[in-house]
Amino acid sequence: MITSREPLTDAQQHIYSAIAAIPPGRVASYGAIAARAGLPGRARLVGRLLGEVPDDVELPWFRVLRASGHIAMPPGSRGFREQVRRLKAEGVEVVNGRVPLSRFGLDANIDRALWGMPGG
DNA sequence: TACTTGACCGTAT
DNA sequence: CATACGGCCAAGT
Repeated sequence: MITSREPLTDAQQHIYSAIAAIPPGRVASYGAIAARAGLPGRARLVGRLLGEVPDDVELPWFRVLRASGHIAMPPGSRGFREQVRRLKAEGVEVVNGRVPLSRFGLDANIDRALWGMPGG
């Protein structure tokens, strides 16, 4: 369990803020988070940082997925199961470790998800 | 210093 | 759907 903390760089603080800003019931990709943090093209930095977030730091890390909608961690791993559990807990649909970004992505139209309208 | 890794991404085939 | 490729770059060897 990670408990130690190093001073956060500006980039890290921006990334944390971008992740914290994802509304419950929504998800965002690593790339999208990087862009929103003012670091376009640096998705890997987001992933690397999330892998080092201390367990005692409150952050909706589970709302961050790959651009494909897939959960980034190895299927079946502890983190994977935890992520699925938390996402479902707030109403996000997860099928085979994947979330339909067309309905739950930051820019998705929630009404379509609630009403199940065709075209999505 | 040089090389490898990795919770990634977009495009091409 | 899968594989390949170049881009990204902080950390670890």
